[in-house]
Amino acid sequence: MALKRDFKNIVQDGGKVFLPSLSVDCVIFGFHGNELKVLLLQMKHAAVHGLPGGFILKDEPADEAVSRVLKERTGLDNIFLQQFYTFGEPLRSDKKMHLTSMKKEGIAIEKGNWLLERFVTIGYYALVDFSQVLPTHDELSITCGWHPLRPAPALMMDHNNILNKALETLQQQLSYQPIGYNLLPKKFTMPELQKLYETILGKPLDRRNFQRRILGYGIVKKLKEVKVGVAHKAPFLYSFDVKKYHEALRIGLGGGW
Amino acid sequence: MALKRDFKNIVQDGGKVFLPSLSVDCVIFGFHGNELKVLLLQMKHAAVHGLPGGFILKDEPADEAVSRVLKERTGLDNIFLQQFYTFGEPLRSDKKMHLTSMKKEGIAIEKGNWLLERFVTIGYYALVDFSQVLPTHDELSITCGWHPLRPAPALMMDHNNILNKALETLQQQLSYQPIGYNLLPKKFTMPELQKLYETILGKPLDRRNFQRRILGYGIVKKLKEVKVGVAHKAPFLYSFDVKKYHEALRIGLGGGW
DNA sequence: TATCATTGTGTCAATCTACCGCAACGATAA
DNA sequence: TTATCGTTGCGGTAGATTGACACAATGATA
Repeated sequence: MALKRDFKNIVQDGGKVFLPSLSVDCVIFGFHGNELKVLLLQMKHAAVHGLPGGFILKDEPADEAVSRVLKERTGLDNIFLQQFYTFGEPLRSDKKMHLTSMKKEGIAIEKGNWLLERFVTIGYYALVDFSQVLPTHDELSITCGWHPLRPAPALMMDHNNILNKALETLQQQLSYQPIGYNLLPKKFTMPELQKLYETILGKPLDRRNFQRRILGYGIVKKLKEVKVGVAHKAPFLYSFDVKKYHEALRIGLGGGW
Repeated sequence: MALKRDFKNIVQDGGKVFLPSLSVDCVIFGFHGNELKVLLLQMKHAAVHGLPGGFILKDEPADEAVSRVLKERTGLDNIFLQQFYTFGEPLRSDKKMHLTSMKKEGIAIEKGNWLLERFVTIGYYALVDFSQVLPTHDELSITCGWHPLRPAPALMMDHNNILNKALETLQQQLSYQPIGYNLLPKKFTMPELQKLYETILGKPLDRRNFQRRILGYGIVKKLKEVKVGVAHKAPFLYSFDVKKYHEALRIGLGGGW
């Protein structure tokens, strides 16, 4: 029971190694079966799910703390990460829930324990290649897996709120930033890219105009191959022009003024 | 010396009333003389300026902490506030600076004092009506006043970084959100609104196209008055259609997909 | 009364968007 | 083997939007 021992340490000594009153939570988006999915933990002691999250080591950058959590839950390094909001409501965390969990875990937790304080959480979203992820649950959960976004399952505390805000941010960023490099495999088809956009936005787009616009941005290159082993007409494969993609990330797609 | 006594209390007992390791910093934008300005404190013990900031009470929403700080520095309530980023680098705060300040203030500060810990800061920007602000400095500064953005003065710690990020966010938001209601007086002219946009973006816009676009959004109403006492042709006055303005804040200006 | 800076307004061409059509293709069914 | 069918590649048009531009009206100042 290494997990349990680890966790006991966190409960009892976390106050010494982590920044107090601060946590990070992560909305991990993946794309599969023409659907946008989110990686969730099935909690052990309540019939709810939760976002992967964790704490920040005393001398660790917040971004790195998130990378650490992400590595633990997905097995991946170098994930595309975007901080989107910090949730600072006093009543957002649920002390009672923690108390109950600890009790059921058989871990002593005293009044004044650092975990019973109010927590402000920094929200990040991550975009990952679905097929590369190896979901791994943590000490307080029994499974880790992909879930649909519409409708999203019931989440603990204010996690539904966090999830919604993440999605909203993602949708807005779609207007002035390229997206897809982190969600799709190296080679992809135009219909796949379109489906991704459609799923994030939750509405259909015109095939031809979509292609015109995307190609106009110059962030994807048409390859000389077509997708094989597919029913119907074989679509061409594309890949991102990494240089132009990153330039577009920097200066935007020119939608504004 | 009420200020000093207050501050001594904060140094010595702040750890009991504030959330540890967390602060808020605020970039307050105002518009005056066809320029975008930012409200800065001139620090007492170093030849630098600083952003107004503060700490979060143990049971206070983060947003409210910012409102409190804003009220103290500007005298204003109900300011437009937007959280834009949380800065979580371990080395962003400067312990030595605090030590020096306290020493020069003649306030005892021991090793292990809560102010010497690492701080993560939540960045907000505020848009205010320049003419309504009564700048008021705090215990660690000697003046509070408006400063130009280009170039911005040298700021302490990572405050230049925070300021830049705020401006960048503001520029992006301009593309898909209405702006101006909080920066301009109730009645304003079209050229004034345009100058505001131009200043934020840092580039000139076409007069006629600007007007067409703004009117197209339907967020401003033309009044039946013209500005009086001005040289040259008197421009019409406009005011925001508050209802449509807020609707546009909610659903955006429709620039995207 | 003339001058001048600034504002209000209209127009045209280029571009973009919504919408539609059809041939090519390849797996599947007959 | 051939016909069918769903999907893709490619193209085009009418209408709306955007960008570039010119000129008359106004009112303080010279």
